[in-house]
Amino acid sequence: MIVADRYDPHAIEPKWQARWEADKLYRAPDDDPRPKWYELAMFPYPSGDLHTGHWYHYSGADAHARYMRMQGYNVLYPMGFDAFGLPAENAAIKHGADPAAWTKTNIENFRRQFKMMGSSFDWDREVVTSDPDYYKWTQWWFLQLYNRGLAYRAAAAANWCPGCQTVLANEQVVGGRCERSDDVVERRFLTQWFFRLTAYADELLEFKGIEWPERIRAMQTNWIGRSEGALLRFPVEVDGAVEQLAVFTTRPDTVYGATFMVIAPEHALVDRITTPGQRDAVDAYREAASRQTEIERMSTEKEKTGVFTGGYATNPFNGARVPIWIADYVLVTYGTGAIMAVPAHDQRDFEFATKYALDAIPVFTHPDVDITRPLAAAFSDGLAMVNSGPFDGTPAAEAKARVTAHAEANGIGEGTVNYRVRDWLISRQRYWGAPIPMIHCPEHAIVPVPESDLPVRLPENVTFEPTGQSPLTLIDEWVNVPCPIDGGPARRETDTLDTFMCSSWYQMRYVDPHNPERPFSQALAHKWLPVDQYSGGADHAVMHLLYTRFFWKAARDMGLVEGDEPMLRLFNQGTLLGPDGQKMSKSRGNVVAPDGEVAKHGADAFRCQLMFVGPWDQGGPYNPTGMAGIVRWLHRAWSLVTDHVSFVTAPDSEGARDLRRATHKTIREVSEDAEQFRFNTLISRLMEHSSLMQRARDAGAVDRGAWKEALDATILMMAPLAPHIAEELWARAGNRYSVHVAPWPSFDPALARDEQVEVVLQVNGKVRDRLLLPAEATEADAREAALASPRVQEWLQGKEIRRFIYVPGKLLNLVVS
RNA sequence: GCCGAAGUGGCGGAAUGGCAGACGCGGCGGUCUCAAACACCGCUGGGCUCAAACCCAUGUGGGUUCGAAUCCCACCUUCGGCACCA
Repeated sequence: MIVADRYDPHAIEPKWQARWEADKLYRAPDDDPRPKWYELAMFPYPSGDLHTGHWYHYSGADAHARYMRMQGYNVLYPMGFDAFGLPAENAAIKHGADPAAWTKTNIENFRRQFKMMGSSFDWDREVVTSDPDYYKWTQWWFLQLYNRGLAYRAAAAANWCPGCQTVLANEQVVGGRCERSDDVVERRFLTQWFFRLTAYADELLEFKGIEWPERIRAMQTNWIGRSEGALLRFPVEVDGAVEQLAVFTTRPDTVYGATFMVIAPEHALVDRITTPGQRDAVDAYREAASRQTEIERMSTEKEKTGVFTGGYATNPFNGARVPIWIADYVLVTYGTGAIMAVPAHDQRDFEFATKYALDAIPVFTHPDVDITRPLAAAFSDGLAMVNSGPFDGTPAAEAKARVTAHAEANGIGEGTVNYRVRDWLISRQRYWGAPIPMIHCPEHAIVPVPESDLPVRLPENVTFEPTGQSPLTLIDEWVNVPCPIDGGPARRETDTLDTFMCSSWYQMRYVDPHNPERPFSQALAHKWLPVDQYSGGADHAVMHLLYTRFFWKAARDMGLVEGDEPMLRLFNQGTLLGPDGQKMSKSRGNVVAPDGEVAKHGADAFRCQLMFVGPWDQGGPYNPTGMAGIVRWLHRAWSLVTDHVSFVTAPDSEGARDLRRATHKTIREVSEDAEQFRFNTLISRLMEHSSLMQRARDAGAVDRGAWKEALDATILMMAPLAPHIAEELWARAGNRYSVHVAPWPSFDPALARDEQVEVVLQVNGKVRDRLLLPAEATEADAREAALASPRVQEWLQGKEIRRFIYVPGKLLNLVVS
């Protein structure tokens, strides 16, 4: 132990990585009596290198997994690769690479870098979503959802990304642009495959029994956008017959104020109600609307425009004749694509009515509004109904219910709930994804591929020319198959599945990753699921994190998993910024390369420095010069083990008691920090304790027992964040391999308690003096000591003490006149 | 506009009703050294031209409280999300 060699991360890190791998130290056995803990970090898309953001995420997740392992849990902490997706295919288009080979190379690189960072994954459970053994089951899931009516094919307005040459789900459109390529998305009417996400919309709002950040829950809740209202039917005369124009409204109580109707330019009724005189204007408006991008059309700054169709509807409540307009502020994709416009009580309708000189009829009274005069703006709240026939005088609080009840009683409409969220569009016109296991037969329409024929393998030797159609359509020998029902000529579905489907169930596959018979066994699912702790970026709030909840609920209803939610606790790490406080990007030149930092200081130092930046959920700027402090600390910890210490045996000495108190306090605080992912303060407490130990050592002989306790505790508490140096020091301190399966140190509250406490003396809330009192001192003792303090006495001159406020062991406030 | 998070030294941050600025970086001074450092020690919010004492200070303005960075109200700023959703 006297070997005073210096801390050299490059000597010890590869050594222990090899040892851990050879020993399968981090394997999670299925047959283990300890309580289970499923720690999951979102798996990466394997592109290029593990970047600093990956390190930031996985350093924290790994530290928590290690902490739980030391707490005595049988920790399942797996890793895999979300390997289907566009970058591989784009590399194929650009450089002629084979997507499978390109992906394989990247995965190997990622795996190497994961090992270099000293992560504690159970690699025996690795899954790769582009592997046929995995996507066989992704296809299987599709068939199960199809069989349960949760997958269907339909024509709808879809988001088309011209850059990616495929449709996208709504969740993948951010501000009118493609989430991946940033191209402006176009709207196309296409027949596509969907998952019936809306079937679970209400349950997805519940978040039953899970601890997820408020931010994510709010984003999902807003995205789902539940609104209660009513569906009302307005009769319309079309070609001599009466049809119903259905509108969704959250304000059925304003129906008497409906002075016109607005339907989306794409609404199916437009052609049939347009009168010959309005035909040219309507056609021109529709043409113009169709040419707009989603971004242009979504702009709220834009002045509202529209055209009268010449058609009229009848208000079913009062028989009023109501003109029907088309306008692009009404979206064909929401509600029924048609609204009743109530200018008096809806600002958008008010603006439209003002522009086109349409009437506004107030149907509520309002204390601040004179409704007998023309309105300056719409007002949404009111006191009681007015201008509403038999409903006049109805208080606002009862208005909606009464109007809705009337509609239902008369067959005019009914109360309903509408959602902003739409079904999940899952088909993609791309190659590098799991083929949708369906066959189109001229005789039998759509026929599922029999489960025994799975997987439907991706063909090789494909030409990757972006045509707007899946490259699979060009491969005749793949496309042409016999119909599973009658063996007649049929064609495969050529679209592939959205890669978010692969990641919707991967946490299930980890529990039984090599099962050739089923996606996973019930027994193992029951043992390991759900995930106890999940971590990943908040950018997946309404994509992956919503989809996997939907998927789980469907799986639950199939009897495959138990419980209502897939991940009990979620933690979102923040975004690590460049040293300049800006988002890291090549163009800004502020990218921190992990390999460089590791080459300079080692993986342990880099991990610690990343976690020392600030609270993990907050992210923040990376400080490369701050690395010096971490490196200094690691050297100090090293020297505590390797430098000479003079020992005595004096367990009752003040020095021994002080050291033990510091050790036990540190254990208490570090444990709390580890539970709550507060790695920055965890490190600062360990730094403080290392410095204290060093001072104790340099001050003279220390008690052998107290020193050994302090040293072992320090090494154990370093292990989650700095696994290599901890393992090395653990061995050098004469302990048994491995520190990473050693029990986390426990603290003794009696030993952590202070013998003396410093009590702050305040006069009228201002600090005037401090006292050192025995920990067991009473309030009376504190008062007596305070009154004896000369400093306090000065401030009491000529004053009368009115009150004493005493916070035991902390503070005494004297309130004076 | 709506929803969410946040504003504290030169910098990252700590303290969530009780000593504001832990820990670290940077800076200043010193020790060791031929010289240095990833070594060690000390100082480091502002004012009062040393110090002590005192005063001021946690985005701004009010309030609650014996006591507020922390709770409440109003406002300003920044970041993230949604955005004509009827």
